[in-house]
Amino acid sequence: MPDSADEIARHLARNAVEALPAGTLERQLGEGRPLRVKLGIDPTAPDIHLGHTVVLRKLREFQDFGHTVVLIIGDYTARVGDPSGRSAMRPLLSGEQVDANAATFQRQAFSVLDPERTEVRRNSEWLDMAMEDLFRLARTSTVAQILERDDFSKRQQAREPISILELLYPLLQGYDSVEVRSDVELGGTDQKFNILLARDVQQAYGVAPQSILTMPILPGVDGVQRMSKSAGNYVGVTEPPDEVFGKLMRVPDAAMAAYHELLLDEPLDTGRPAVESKRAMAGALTTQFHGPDAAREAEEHFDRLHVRHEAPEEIQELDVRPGEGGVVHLPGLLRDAFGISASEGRRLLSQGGVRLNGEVLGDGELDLPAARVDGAVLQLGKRRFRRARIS
RNA sequence: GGCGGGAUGUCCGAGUGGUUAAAGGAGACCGGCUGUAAACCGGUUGGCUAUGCCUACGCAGGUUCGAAUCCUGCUCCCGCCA
Repeated sequence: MPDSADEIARHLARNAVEALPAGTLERQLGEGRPLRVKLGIDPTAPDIHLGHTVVLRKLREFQDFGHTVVLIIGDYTARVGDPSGRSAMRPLLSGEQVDANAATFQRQAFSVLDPERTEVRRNSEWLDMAMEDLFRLARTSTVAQILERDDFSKRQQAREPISILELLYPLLQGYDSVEVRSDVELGGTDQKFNILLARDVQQAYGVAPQSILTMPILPGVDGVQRMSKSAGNYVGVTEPPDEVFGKLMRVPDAAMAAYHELLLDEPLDTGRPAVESKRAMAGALTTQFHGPDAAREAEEHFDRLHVRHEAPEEIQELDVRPGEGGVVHLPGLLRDAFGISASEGRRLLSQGGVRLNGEVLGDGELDLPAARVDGAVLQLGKRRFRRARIS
């Protein structure tokens, strides 16, 4: 392990996009005291996904060098909604929802962080402030300064609405840094503006300004957009092993390098066949969150379903009630089995997307005798299965 | 406060009285090819036991044989002026 401040700084800044202001982190490390490293997360969605873990893993490295992580659960700011990278206003969340999310979030963050060296704070502790205090905070920056931010100026140009509440958001986040006396703040590159602005806010309150470290944004499993719950391209850390493994196998090759560097801390071996690297990566990450046994089973499950194209070991059962004359109406069956509409079921039937015991069903026969359906495996597309049981 | 522009399906976006369940694109889904990758090709994409019926173009009314399209009121958004 490196020991000089410079070496440690270089180690910690590995994979980071920027460490600002230049040389500051080195100087701070040189002081030899445990640094307070801040990360703020708004619990707008309940689950932590791999995208979050990029920054969490970096925090963990700080911890391993003896520094303290201050994890701020933005239970108060979540009600404002960070407009970063957004082209529209976020919907407001209810207090209860935020609370529930915050609890899960915190628990999940410890799948990466060391609880012994983590201080968890909620920003409702200090942001629920008097109007007078808000005035003081609001004076620390100007409209022009805030509008500098990329997404604000874009929205401004596109004539899209920006609420004053949103304008206030960066200041609130900055005030968190004042309260927790952060020495360093981490965030994705999309957070650069907010984190930098926090320095100004800290100085306005007579607190030493933090240094900042921005991390690359992990692409989602679509390989295009950033990983996020709303884009539906995420892998949650609490998802079942089969899901984790399966989703990771779907990551496009182009995103593999990013996944290797940011999640496994190793460069992608370009000489190795892509499938092999992908399998290894899916296995390693599944192991990280579920252990080696679960990872092995997940891989086995994957092979069974997708390489050998067999039905899974366990298939969820579905109670079927036959209609008049003991026939089962297929569109209705598909609706009950897979949560699609009956009309959609008809379309899929006509496209050959539905199988019964491995046999493709045509759209010629929409009704089947109950006896033929009982105990049979109904398959939709390549990976959705149900076993029918006549009740 | 005054004037003007706008709101269309998951999203973007065409459509200004009649084959318009609504062009086109994106996304998603099914199929083909494959490595459940990408790219590519074909198809589908409101609901409904369905040669038909119902619901849909911000909301509520109205005109008309017929309205996403015309009229009135309302809500929300954007811009300009003050």
